[in-house]
Amino acid sequence: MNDADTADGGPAGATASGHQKRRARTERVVLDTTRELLAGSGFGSLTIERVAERSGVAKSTIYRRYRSRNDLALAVLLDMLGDVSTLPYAEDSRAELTRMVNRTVDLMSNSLLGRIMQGLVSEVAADVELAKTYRETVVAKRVREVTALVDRGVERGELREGLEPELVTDLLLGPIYYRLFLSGEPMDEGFGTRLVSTLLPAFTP
Amino acid sequence: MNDADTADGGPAGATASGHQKRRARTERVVLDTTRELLAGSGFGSLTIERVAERSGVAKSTIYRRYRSRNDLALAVLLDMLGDVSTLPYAEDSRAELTRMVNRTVDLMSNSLLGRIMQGLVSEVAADVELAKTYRETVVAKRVREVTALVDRGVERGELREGLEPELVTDLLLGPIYYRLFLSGEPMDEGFGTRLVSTLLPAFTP
Amino acid sequence: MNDADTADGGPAGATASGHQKRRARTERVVLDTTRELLAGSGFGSLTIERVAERSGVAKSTIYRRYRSRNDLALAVLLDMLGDVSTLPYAEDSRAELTRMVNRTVDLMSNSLLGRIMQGLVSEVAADVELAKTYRETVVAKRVREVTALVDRGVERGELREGLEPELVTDLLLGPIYYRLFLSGEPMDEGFGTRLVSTLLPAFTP
Amino acid sequence: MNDADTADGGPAGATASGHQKRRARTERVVLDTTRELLAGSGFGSLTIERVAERSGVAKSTIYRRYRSRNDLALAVLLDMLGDVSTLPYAEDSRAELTRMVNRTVDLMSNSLLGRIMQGLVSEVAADVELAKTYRETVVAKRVREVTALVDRGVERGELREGLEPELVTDLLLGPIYYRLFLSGEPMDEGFGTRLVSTLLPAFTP
DNA sequence: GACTAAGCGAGACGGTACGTCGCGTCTTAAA
DNA sequence: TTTAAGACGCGACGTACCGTCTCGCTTAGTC
Repeated sequence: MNDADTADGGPAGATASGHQKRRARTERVVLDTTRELLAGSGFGSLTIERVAERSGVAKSTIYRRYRSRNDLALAVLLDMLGDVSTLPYAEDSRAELTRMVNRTVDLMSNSLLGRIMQGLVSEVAADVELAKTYRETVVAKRVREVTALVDRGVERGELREGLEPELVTDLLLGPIYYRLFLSGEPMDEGFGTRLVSTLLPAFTP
Repeated sequence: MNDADTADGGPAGATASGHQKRRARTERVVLDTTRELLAGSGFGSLTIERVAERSGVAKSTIYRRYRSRNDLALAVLLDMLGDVSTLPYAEDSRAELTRMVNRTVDLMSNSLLGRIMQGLVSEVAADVELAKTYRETVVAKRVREVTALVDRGVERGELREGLEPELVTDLLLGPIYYRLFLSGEPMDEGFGTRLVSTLLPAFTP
Repeated sequence: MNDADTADGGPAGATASGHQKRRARTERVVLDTTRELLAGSGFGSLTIERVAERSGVAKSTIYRRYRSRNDLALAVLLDMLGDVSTLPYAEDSRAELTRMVNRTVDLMSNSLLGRIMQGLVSEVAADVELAKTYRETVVAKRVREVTALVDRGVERGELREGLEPELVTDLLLGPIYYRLFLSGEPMDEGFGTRLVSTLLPAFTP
Repeated sequence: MNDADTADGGPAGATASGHQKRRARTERVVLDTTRELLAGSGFGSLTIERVAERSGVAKSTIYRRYRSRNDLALAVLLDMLGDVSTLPYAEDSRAELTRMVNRTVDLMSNSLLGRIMQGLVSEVAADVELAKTYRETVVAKRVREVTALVDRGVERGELREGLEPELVTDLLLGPIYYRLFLSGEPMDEGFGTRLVSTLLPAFTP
């Protein structure tokens, strides 16, 4: 079949057969409809049946792409995260950390992403396949960002050496998700800032 | 409904009628069966139908007590946590923190509780009722423990003043749950110890 | 124990223990409540559960007397029919027949009895026990009345000899129940009168 | 619902798509199984659950077609009546009437139809929808037959003018159903013949 | 004037069937 | 080739009543 299927950005654009356009259009409609449903009544009432009905795409077509509603929801999540870039570059490490944390706090408390995460977390935690995908894309990306941030800080002499990037990520994001998932404590910008302020002594030389 | 029922501390308290004994026995059987099912094939295949079948308790009886499988799972969780006491008293704050964190790490990675949490977290995050119950029992308890721990530390001069107990709790538990739910990074005793070691400078004067 | 309990018709009437008063009171309450329910939402929603709830009589007490809701409904029916006397005496046979038919038409179309009959007819038709009771009380009574009516008519020379009372009963009542149960054609006084007028030539010498 | 479905005699009628074939096959299996169950243990133990189990057709599929067990039973009844034609043509009116009555007596006392009618009559009497269907198909058909029979009789000078077809139908069928439902008197061929003999003077000029 | 036993209320329970929802598979016909 | 349409088997849902059972309280009439 067509290997270029997923990487069709090439110059030989003529290969983009009509079938593929159709595919792409269908995919967009499905993802958008799913996003609307998630925004509307939450993850609990996300149903392949409903997505099919509202989008006009046949159920069987959806199943051809996504093996389950979790798969579909994860696709939406990744689709949304595709737009997100954390860009934490700033004058000093405290600013970078604050920016990164506040960015995440904002995403999780004010956008649809928070609700999706709440609905999806159990599936990610339990479903091995989903977990793998999530880790390879989202988690790994975050760790890379933090690694870069730490490296810059160390270079500048603002952060101490020997910090494990994974542990630092845990400390930066763990509290946010803990509030989002379990404690229910409110999250605002003040929270992010206090979090970094409290943590900083643990990271400085 | 039966206020006099539970608050029968009065002199005529011996009235623990046969109905209540039966209730209690039934409840035990249901909780135990549910626990077994959760241990066996995970939260995803927890089904009221199956609990009924295996326990010999009728479906209707189960529904009389628990409004949904989430409610039931939460009951099991609380039932299990009932046995757990964190008792973090130790010679110094570092030891207390380490003990507390390692205790939680152990619970979450080696006992059934971890799997239950993974399966339940989405429901707790999404269902208002469930969330309320969870917070009022589990979360609040943890915050109380941390508050006491911090107070002791401050008194001894080992911890700095002005620490928010909620934030400290976030920092102690957030990383653990982040690994349990999302990052999938392994957790062992070393992890807990490193976590506390890294954090400690953030808490000391 | 008291064997006379059920067969207390004996002369030693003093055995009518106070317990029986209680029984009687309970029975009245149950029958009345059942009647109300039947009048309210029809036979389909007659439920022992509801009778118990509304009457304040315990379910177990009801079951002690009536083995099923059909039994109960039949009891109500017989209780109501107890009040009914057809008294068809009149100056001539036509008048007697008309009176009897119109009386039945009225009962079936304007009182609660019609609805009860509609709801109960399937049970009477199918349940052997119920059928037996119904026939021995209601049907037999009707046949007796018709027999007397026919005898009088023959004596007066108004009706021909050789009429089978059962067949005459069929012809008088069959059309009424056929409309009540199946055809749904309206029934008013005119119907009864026309019915008798049409039938009369079949009965006269 | 599906008018085009049954009345597809049009020129493009070849469109009996595979879906419809499947539907039809399923419908047959369901109706047959239901008929067997009714024959076996009577209307009281007719259960959608059992029909599904024995027929291999899923419960949901059955519910897609029939809203209740009554609906289903009625469908069976109509299905069976579809085969029945009363064809009362004969040399004279007495013969026609006798043939019609005996035919009905036979159906009701010797075939499954009698039992089904016994079980269904309460539902037909009480459920407005069911009643409508029953009347528009079965009752109306009977009245049409009787109307034709009466017209022929009047033309031949064998029956008097002014007979209401509805009333005549009541008189012919009412007694049969009265015995079937309530009185429990036995029905044989003699019964039908006597019935007509008794009635005839009421219909002749 | 306390005692005894029938009648009763309360209600927990195991069970059956209900009617609904969504799943994931499959077949067909049109684009 | 891909899709829309949709029938289908399936499994679980949560509900409503069923009929049974056990438990103590009430309530007469008896001793």
